[in-house]
Amino acid sequence: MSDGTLTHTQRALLELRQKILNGSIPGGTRLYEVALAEDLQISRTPVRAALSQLAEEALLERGKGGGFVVRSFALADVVDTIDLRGVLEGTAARYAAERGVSAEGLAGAEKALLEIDRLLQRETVDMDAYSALNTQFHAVLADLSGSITLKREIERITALPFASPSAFLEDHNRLDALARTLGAAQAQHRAIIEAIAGRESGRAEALAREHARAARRNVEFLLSQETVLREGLSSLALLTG
Amino acid sequence: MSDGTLTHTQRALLELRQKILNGSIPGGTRLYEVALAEDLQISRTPVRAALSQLAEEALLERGKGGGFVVRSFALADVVDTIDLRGVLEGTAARYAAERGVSAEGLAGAEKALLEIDRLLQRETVDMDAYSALNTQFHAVLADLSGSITLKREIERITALPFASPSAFLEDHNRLDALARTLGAAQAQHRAIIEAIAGRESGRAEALAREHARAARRNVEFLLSQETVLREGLSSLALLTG
DNA sequence: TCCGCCGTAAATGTATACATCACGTGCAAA
DNA sequence: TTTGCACGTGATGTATACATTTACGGCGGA
Repeated sequence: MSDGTLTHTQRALLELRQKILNGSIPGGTRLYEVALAEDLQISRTPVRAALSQLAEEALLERGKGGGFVVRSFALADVVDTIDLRGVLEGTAARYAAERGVSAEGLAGAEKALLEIDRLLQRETVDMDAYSALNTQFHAVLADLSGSITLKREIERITALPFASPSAFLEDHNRLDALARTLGAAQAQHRAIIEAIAGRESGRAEALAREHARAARRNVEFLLSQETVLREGLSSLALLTG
Repeated sequence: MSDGTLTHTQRALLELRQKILNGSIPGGTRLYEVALAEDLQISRTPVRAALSQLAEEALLERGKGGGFVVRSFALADVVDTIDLRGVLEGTAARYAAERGVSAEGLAGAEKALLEIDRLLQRETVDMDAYSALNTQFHAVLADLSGSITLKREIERITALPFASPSAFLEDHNRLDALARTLGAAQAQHRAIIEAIAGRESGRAEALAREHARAARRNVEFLLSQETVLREGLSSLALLTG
């Protein structure tokens, strides 16, 4: 199993997660073990295992008398969740500033910033690479907080596709606007780290909150476009309503 | 099953949760399905089901190659988690103030406050009843936020025994100090609702944060006592270190 | 001595048969 | 017509046998 093979549970987990995230299985749908087992050509046992893991990821919720239901996310939930990420990352930044960070921690953050800089200097930005670096920077920020509980909750929120710090980036169709967005985001990144290094806790918290707010504006802009243009928004495929 | 009977899964869930919370199974312990199944006199299937639910509750974490490990909570984690509850409840209070609450919502909060008042007027306070009402008030507050995501995260954090709004109340040994604590808490409750009703979002957020801070002080006080006096702290039984 | 291979044991992964529960449906009686 | 019960269907709950994986230790050879 250390080779390319996956366990049936893992395969079921991947397939079901994919189907939920891309909207193939809409919110509110009740998932039946037998049907899924037949569909995936496996027995009920690994299906159950996969379902319970998806419940841990907050993509499913347990129904009344057993069973699982796909969670519904309305537009308001998306906005609230992004704001919640801002609150949590703001708290992480504040903790980092208040409690102080190690030289290595700060160096890790600076390194991430420099790598993003290097990427943004290019003519055309490799969005996959940017997403990875951006996600990494946010992970470092959560680490700098020094709070395991907080880091875990940030990871949890961030696992939702529309609340990820790198959500919606590939959905941009106007490249000039995207370039400006990325440049502004990077400026905020740098300011947050600067505030942390300078022990300016209030500024660090406010900046991190505002940084998430930019992501929120991005969503609201994308959703304000014509219906046709919204079709391909991969991060929002699981929305209901 | 709607009668007094529980499924084996439910029984296993209750017993395991209890053992983790009271420290019978210390943090870091790996749980083996076969051993637990023999211990509980059931098969592995319901044991697995119970374990995955405990993982959802954040009491267990999944090990590397499958399997579950009891989560370890250090003192610093407890304090951080209580503060995080303050941050989240503060956000809930701020949202409620910013967005406004319905008349019914406000009435529900006032009703909870009055019931707590009535309880506190008595000579000796029924702590179980107080805990229930206090928990209910905090649930109402989370509701007033109008954010499903936020409410869910508050519920999640609050499910940890040491981060519950009613944690440590029964652990108090000095009754006069306890009475003062409860009175002060109720004053904060009232101020929070007053701020929400008056749309004072900044005040509402700060008050809710400070309200959790009082819980944090309470923990720190209890833990500063002699070792002998700390033995019975039921909410802290699962601490490691 | 050290490295690597193989075998064994103990763990999780999986399939399947059966038990039990929940809910709807239809019939019968008031 | 309405109410309530009985029953069937389809779902989850449970036990168990077997498969597969992994970790570890001993043994052999370099």
